[in-house]
Amino acid sequence: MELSERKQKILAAVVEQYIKTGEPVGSKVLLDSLDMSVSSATIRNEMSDLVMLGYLDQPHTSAGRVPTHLGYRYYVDNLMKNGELNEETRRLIDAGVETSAGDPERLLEHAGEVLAYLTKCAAVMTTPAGESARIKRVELVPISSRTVMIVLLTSNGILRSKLCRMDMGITTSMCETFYNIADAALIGVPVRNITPAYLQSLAATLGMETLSMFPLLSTVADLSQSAIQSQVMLEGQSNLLHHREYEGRAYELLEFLSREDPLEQLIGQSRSDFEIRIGKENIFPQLENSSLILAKYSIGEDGGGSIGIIGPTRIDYPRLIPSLKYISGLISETMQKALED
Amino acid sequence: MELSERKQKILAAVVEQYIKTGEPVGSKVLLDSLDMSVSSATIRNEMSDLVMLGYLDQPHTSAGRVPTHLGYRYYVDNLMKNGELNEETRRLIDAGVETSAGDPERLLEHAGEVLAYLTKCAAVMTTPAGESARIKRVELVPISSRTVMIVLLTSNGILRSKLCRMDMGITTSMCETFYNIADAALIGVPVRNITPAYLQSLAATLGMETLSMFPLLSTVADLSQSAIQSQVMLEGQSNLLHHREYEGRAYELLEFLSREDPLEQLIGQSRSDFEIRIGKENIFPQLENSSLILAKYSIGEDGGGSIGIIGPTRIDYPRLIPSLKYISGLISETMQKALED
DNA sequence: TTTAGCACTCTTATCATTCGAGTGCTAACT
DNA sequence: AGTTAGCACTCGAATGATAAGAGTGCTAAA
Repeated sequence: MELSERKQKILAAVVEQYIKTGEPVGSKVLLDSLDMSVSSATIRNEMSDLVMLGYLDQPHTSAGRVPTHLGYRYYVDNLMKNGELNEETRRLIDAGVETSAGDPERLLEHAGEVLAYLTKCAAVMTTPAGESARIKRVELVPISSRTVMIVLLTSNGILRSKLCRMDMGITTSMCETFYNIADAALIGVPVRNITPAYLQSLAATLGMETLSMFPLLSTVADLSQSAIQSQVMLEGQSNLLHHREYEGRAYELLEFLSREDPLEQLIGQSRSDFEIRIGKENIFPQLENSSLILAKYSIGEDGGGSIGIIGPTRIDYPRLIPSLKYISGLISETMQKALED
Repeated sequence: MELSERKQKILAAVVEQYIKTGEPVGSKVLLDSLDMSVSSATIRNEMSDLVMLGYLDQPHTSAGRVPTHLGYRYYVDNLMKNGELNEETRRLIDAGVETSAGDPERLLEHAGEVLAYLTKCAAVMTTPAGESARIKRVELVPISSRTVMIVLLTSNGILRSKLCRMDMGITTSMCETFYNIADAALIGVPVRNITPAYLQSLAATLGMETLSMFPLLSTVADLSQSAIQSQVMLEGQSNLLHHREYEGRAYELLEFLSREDPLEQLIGQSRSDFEIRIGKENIFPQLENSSLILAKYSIGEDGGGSIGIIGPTRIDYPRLIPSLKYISGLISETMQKALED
């Protein structure tokens, strides 16, 4: 849909004004902020058209105009000029991220905190996905006579552990057997291949002696399972309460955000490196008044995850997008540096 | 402060009625729920006394009465009869906790979820404190030519890991040296003893060869540090938004809860096994309209942590306390079972 | 000491009124 | 054909008056 230059100018002005004030914007206010040499009546006509086209909405007949999600979309795609990342912000981000290079999860957590602080929105992060990760190491740690802790480490640095309780006492020979099996049939195997079916076939090959191994092996499968699933983290939920648009309606959103499954789904849908989903563009009805901005960070060829912000549709896109892009880039860089060499 | 039996009866009735409805309770309503053979005027007189004594408050001259934090306190200490844990609730708790016996953190998380669901409040949990824990195992896992992951396991089952980046390449001899040091001077040492000072003295004893070990050792110190600190977890924050008393005021509380440090402090203060802090009894002003109910769970002699709920002062104490006690008992039991033998 | 009765207080809901921001339309103008 | 001034109109927000209702405190009698 092509818009005349003047309509574009007006639409941009409405969006920007509304982002700034949160009040429906009328033709008079626009006159000031636009320094065009036209009258308010002309602007009214143009705005009326924009309403027809679906880019603007008016809460009631005698109110100013408010952008629809289509309006925001047009603005974001065609009109918006991304702001510069100011020096102070950059420093803040650097400081937040650099402190915790050693631990991916902590790194993400800190990045989320900074992001939430900067944007006054909620930040979501996913831990690096282990899609193509392989098992790097499996350790057995005796805890008591009948309990061992199994520790699993994957090639992309994910560490998972779980207790496993055995029916009989744990012997060194059992451990040896287990390590043998592990060396032969677990180490180096892609995590996603470690399925119950795989274990079945393993048991068949190895015969009787694996019987006592079964609890251990199935624990390994559990761990593999949980290593694949990238966890979702959330920071700064309470920031959302500051925004007028959620007044009284905050519960639905916060409740939605507090459940991991839908959140995972939400973020998992994304395929591109950078994505903005505005209001009703989101599939989940709980987000129909919110915008999601997602950026991917990457580690090496295959690995990576996402970091993003969730806030009202009336969010300061031009200011926040550069921050998010910078932060995701920095995460990629930092994680890469830690892992590769 | 001794109260006449009738005053006690009235106080109890006011508290219970207010818990049920959230409306200031007047003398008439009390008449019904009290089936005493007195008139409303008598009750009014008594209530007037209770206001003088500080147990009740009235929002304005012609409103009913509302319990003060002293009123709740008197009720909780002297008047309340704990309810029975109903069968369905017990089953729900059992189901929530049993599913994840293998992993202490996950166990707590699930317990918190169930608790939040049952109480419609926020649930807080701390991971088992490692006060007297010892280092059980230290592992070096090469990640790349210059990066190793160090994994620390303590006697109470806490697992921590961190990447450590070295200036020079990692050799097998370095690893051997490290393991030797670890065996000699780390394994079995109480975690809280692993301080920078301890490492200094270690370096002095071992001489030059430890120089290259220093990054590794100080990472071990970091990990020990973080193993000591029991983490605080939070579930069901969004539940709080349901309560009228937080309407419009929710931000302060949620913001407070989202910060780990004060939360840790809050829970750390507790010394007894079971504790109730009502409204202004809390030190933090953000909690002056909230109640905290905390129960300790224990593992063995020394270890343990807390689980509790945070909600409005107008909380259904008699119903929720049994649930909390049951859940904390179950956590103790389950964790114990997993670790000991 | 208790109680009935009653005047009084304060909140809440409702409704009419007003005010003002902003619109849409029309007719005139360039 | 597009633009503009002018004006009637709409709708929400604010204001204020009024009424209803809940609950109290006090007084005088039982």
